[in-house]
Amino acid sequence: MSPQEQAEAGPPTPVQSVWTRPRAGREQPALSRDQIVAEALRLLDSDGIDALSMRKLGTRLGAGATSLYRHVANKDELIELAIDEIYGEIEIPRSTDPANWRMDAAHCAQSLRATMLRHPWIASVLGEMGMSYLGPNAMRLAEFLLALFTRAGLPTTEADQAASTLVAYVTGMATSEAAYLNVLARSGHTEQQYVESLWPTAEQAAESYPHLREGYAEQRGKDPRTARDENFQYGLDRVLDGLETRTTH
Amino acid sequence: MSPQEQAEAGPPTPVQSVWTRPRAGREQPALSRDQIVAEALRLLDSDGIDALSMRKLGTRLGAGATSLYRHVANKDELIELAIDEIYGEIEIPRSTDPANWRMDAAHCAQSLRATMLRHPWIASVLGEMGMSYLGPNAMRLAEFLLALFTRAGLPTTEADQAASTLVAYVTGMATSEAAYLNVLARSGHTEQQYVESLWPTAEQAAESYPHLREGYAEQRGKDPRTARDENFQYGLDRVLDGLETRTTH
DNA sequence: CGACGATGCGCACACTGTACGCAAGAGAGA
DNA sequence: TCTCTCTTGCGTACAGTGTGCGCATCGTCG
Repeated sequence: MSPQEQAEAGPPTPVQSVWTRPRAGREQPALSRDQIVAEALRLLDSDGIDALSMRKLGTRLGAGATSLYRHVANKDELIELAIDEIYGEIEIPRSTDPANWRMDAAHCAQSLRATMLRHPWIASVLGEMGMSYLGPNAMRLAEFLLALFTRAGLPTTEADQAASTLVAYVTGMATSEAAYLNVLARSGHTEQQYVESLWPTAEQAAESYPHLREGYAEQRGKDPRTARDENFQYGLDRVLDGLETRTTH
Repeated sequence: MSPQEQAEAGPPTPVQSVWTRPRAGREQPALSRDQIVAEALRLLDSDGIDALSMRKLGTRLGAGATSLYRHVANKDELIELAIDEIYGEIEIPRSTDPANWRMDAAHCAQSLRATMLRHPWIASVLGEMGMSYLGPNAMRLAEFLLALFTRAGLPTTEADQAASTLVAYVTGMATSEAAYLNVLARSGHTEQQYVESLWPTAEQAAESYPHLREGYAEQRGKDPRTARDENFQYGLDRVLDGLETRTTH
């Protein structure tokens, strides 16, 4: 402000007043990897995968976009961290009674689905992230399922296959649901409204497919949300039925 | 060419020689939606999802990037078309013998998996494309499975659930495999080499998980490709076992 | 005090999807 | 044959994207 300060700066260096010169001291809270991942998760959950850009994330943290790269190698790695963070939300029963294996597996499966549906953007990235299963939380889940099927009487190799089967079913189902929730969110309507507005298109597309038409008609009256829940439960029961034929209870 | 032509053009319009003036006649083969989708598929299959850009696709077709928008609403729609094109490759048995339902379903499931693994980029987009199941080829598959389970003795609603279950398992398994194939392709190694180079990392990550460690050790010697095939087959058999408990053969 | 490693950030580059408006062709009607 | 419309291609432009690089500044240690 004072003329003296400006005079001190002198011509050699470009004029810098107190206002243009960066303020002394670092007043932003320091960035940390955890903080970055947490904010990325908030952004992803509220606005979806397309809304996540390094610049926007930086702004939210009161930082420049490229500052994030001091804590995270690149955007893909950031997403992998976010994915594993989510895996940490999955409830893992701590029962060890082999007799309960089916209940425990079901509980775990349901929690996995619920977690994915709480963060539907995950469906958009599961197919590109090859290494996400190396994260600590993903491994925790894998270890639990492996132990569970081992206790249920399966040899190591088969326990691994059984766990893969269960996880494949749940992620397959939840991925398709999450994709649907993603476009639903973009539409801005409630699920009821959205389904209603989709009927004409769907019925026209199914015109020449008799079984599909009948299937649509059957689902017409139901609440879509509970229908999804029931469909998931049905398939889960069948998968567990199939696995049960191989266990020694 | 002739001086007269240039003279005729006159000063009002800017000077245009034969070299600057666009050549007469439209010599590029006209673009068509099918042609665009076909070329997009080639690009996707050879270089993956990240390689697909409108500019690159346009160049490949000897056209400008924005020309494509005359035939396709936007990039997402283009991808949806490509997806349904792929669904068309899935083999659908034309048997109608209810007694063969299990064989037919297995054949269809295997073909679905093989198709997805032939086009592994599909894993990256399945989670974002909510409407892909409205494409004609996707509906053809759905109709077939619905008919199959209906013939096997399930009521309409349950046949729908059974079909969803089967498809969820297959897509779940194939998505994770395809994701793996994607990073494998980016690595530039063979599957053997890649797996070998991954062992140390994986073993270190699994350090404190005894069951996982044992599972890894068990798989160590196997050929990864056939191991994947066997894992898929195992889960498929279990899912079909589960569904079989509900059919009237 | 001076040196150093860690951290934040501005700039720049190459690239993306796509809205817009112009121009040139084909086809139709006079 | 001339004109008028409709379709199609394309050049330009805009608002973004991820991220490599080098500089400025910090807290900390000697």
